[in-house]
Amino acid sequence: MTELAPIQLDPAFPNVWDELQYRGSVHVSTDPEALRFLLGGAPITFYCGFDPTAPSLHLGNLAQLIIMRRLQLAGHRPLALVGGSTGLIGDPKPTAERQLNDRETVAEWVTYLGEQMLRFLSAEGDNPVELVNNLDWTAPMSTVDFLREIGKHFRVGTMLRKDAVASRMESEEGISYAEFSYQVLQGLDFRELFLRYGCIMQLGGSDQWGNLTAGTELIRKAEGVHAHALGSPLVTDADGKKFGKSEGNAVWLDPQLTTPYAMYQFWLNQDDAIVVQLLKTFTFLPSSRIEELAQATADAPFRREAQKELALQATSFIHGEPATQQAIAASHALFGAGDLQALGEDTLAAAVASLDKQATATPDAPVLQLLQETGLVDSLSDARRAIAQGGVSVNNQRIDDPAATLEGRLLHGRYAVLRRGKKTLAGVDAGLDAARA
RNA sequence: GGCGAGUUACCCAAGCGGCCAAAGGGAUCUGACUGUAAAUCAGCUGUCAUCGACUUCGGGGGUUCGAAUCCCUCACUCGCCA
Repeated sequence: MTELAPIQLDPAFPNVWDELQYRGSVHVSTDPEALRFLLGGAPITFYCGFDPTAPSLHLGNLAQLIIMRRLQLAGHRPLALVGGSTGLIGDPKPTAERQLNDRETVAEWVTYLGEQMLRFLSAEGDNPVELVNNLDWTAPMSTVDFLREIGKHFRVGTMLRKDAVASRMESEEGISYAEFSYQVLQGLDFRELFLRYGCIMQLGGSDQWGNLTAGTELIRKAEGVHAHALGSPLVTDADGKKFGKSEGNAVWLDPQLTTPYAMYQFWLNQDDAIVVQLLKTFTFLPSSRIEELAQATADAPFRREAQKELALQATSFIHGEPATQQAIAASHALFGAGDLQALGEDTLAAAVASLDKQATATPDAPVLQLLQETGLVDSLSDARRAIAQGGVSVNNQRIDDPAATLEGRLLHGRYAVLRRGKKTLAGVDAGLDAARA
């Protein structure tokens, strides 16, 4: 039950298209019947791109990467594109104009994203992944060439009707010419990859639909070929809010930014209402196993079997099994019976170290201050509020005195687990060697 | 280029000389109830702090005993006209 699922397709589906349907990975597509035929046949080349808007990909991107991997497992050849040029312009968000990042930063992120993508796709066999960067063909192109060869194929009326543009036109903020042109750039990419690699399909989130079809239309007009696009549903949490990356609480694929422990906890805490969908989207578990887990959730929701399985499978896919096992061990230790006293020093030290909020301290450091240093609260005022509300504990003992210190509360003479609320934890090491601060 | 409207805390949005650290809603966070779930109910949500003090309402400058509120100016956004 807690075995790692092999990275493979579900044999229950002879055609990968049907598996994608089962997993709810197709929201819109250019032509379902043609795609089913295409994907069930000889290997094709397809691509999916990510813009460097951050130093790491996040869970929303992972959904695409997993679809790419499934297609690759079916024998098709993936091109992993990083948006070295499009990242300099910015895909229009429905709400607001993007802030431009400087070129050096974007270039740096391009390398990070590239490395990251390669970790999730296979470089082996007849259809190894290939990494491409759209800056390579965009940078040398002159403005006149761009307008004549590409711009001439685009109708402004059509461009204005794309959702991303239309919603911005209606908003107070409007839209800059740069972001308005984004769809043209993405269309250009698809055509370029078609010409260079014979790439005939592009994947993306359904919010990218306008950009995806910009490419298929350009290829049709300029090359007379019908290329395809597949828009996958945006993964949302139970409230319908975007999953993986929103303000503040992004879950990153880079373990430096989101520790495996935090990642594991993230999956473990998913609602019953969406856990089955998440299993379909983010794991390689066969449908038979997913149906079992769906039943388990219905029958005995309090056991949270589906969440546990999801957390294990997804975290392992991202960070590998050893890191995941450590995260599980830490979770058991920190959320176990609550008796941290009983833990051996090694186990405790590892659990404390795995938390993504950390601080070192002297053995008599005030709790108030540690709350802030660990990032558990934003300010001392916030820390006072949290304590006043009864939401702070040290080693599972509630703190109600704002002036409390670590004195007499350390485990094994040097560790403390700070908890805010039920599940926000930070580790404190007050060991002598670490206490210089 | 001309005219008009606008820029308030995480988001939406009131306020239009003192009673404004700034209504209301959403969202986050905390507590209760639970299953490290959801829903529900309650509380909190500028900073520092013992009363209390201090910094906020696009930027800068001014008027006034006193400004988010009035004036000038700059920036940005939207609309209409050229």
